Amino acid sequence: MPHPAPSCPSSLHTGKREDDVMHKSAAQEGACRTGAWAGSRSCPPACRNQHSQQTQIPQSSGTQEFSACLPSPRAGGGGSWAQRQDKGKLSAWESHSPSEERVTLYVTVIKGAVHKPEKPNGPVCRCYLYTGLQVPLFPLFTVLAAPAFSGHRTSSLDLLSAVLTMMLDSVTHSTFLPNASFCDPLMSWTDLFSSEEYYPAFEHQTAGDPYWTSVHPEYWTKRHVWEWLQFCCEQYRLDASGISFCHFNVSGLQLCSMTQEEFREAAGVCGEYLYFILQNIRAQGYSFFNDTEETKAAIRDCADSNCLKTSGIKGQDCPSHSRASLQSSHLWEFVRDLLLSPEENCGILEWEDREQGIFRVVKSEALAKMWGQRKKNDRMTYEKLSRALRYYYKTGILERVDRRLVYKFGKNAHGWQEDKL
DNA sequence: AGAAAGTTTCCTGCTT
DNA sequence: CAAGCAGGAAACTTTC
Repeated sequence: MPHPAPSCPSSLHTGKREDDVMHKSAAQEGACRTGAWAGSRSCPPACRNQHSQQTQIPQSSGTQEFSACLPSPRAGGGGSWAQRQDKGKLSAWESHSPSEERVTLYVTVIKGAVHKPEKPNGPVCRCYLYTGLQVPLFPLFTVLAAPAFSGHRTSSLDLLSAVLTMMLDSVTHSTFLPNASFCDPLMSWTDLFSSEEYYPAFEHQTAGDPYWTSVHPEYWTKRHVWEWLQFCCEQYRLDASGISFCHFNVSGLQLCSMTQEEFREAAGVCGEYLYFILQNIRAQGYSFFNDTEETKAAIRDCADSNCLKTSGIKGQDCPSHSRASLQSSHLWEFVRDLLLSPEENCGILEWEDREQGIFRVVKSEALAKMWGQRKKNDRMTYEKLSRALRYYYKTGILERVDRRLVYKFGKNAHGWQEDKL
């Protein structure tokens, strides 16, 4: 890809750019505040109640093996873990079985659900996972914490860790066969965490079972609908927290008969896009996806025409809304989100004065390493990172604190105040 | 294609 | 002396 000739960022030093930054930040802030985080509930009350009654999470799930960060190296059987941050909101974990037959699980944590428990006694962990190449798509499941389980957990991420522990133990103990083209690995999980009524077992995919893109939407199975939904969420970075997946537990024929209003009911603002995408597939076939840029533009137009300024798609212009998943694209947001996420922080940063927004870098090298991982830059150092932080003084994102390793959020930083989260 | 924004890299000088 | 801070300069990457 051709690259523009390097230009001297002279505006950095002129003051003009600072104004621009401030104005843009303010505009973005407004958009973010009303955005994707509002209302993470995605299952209807009846659905949640059912899970509330049925979900039984054993206490002996070994959650202590996880520290604040889920994929910390794990001692004992089951192999080692490595965390990856994939595109968008995807978080991925890899598990290496003792026999070195690699099993890869991709776990998508639906934003919002993990961000904040909706009720003190009932943090909702909604996630769906799909496994690499070896096993078919795993149906989305919903876990509502059992009261006894929620009592001693500090966050729903911990709950998720516990759930994943059991799931992945299931995998590493050969609940399914590595290298099999299909299998039936998930009954134990579904038995534990989901109900047949809401998450019926999919027909197992066989070698002859076509992928959803090779079938007209009207002939999609439920599996195809899920695959399509998953594809849309990832491809267009839809904020899945607003999608009621229960409503999409339908066949292709049923899906195609859903009205735009029903899509909106089922998926909020994302429903508009999903409806738009589906109608385009029905009209144009899968060539609709051929030109990604055109498709994106079309979807943007759809967004504009529907005045959906705070939707999930728009969210990609607003990285700060993805606080819980620490996907912030800007350094200061990354730092802020780290401060606000004890699960991820690992003592790297700590507040000196929470109300004033003063914080201290405790482990400078670890912070640089973490930032480097985020930016896929293994040469990142604290020296370079701190230079970037110092640029924020100009824009009012940070203010100087005349102490080593201590910074303070400035008037143009948002989202760090406790009462404004 | 080109501009803007946001770093990243390198540097010198200074402070703790 | 090492680590960190401050900030100039230029290069680089991504996004629009």
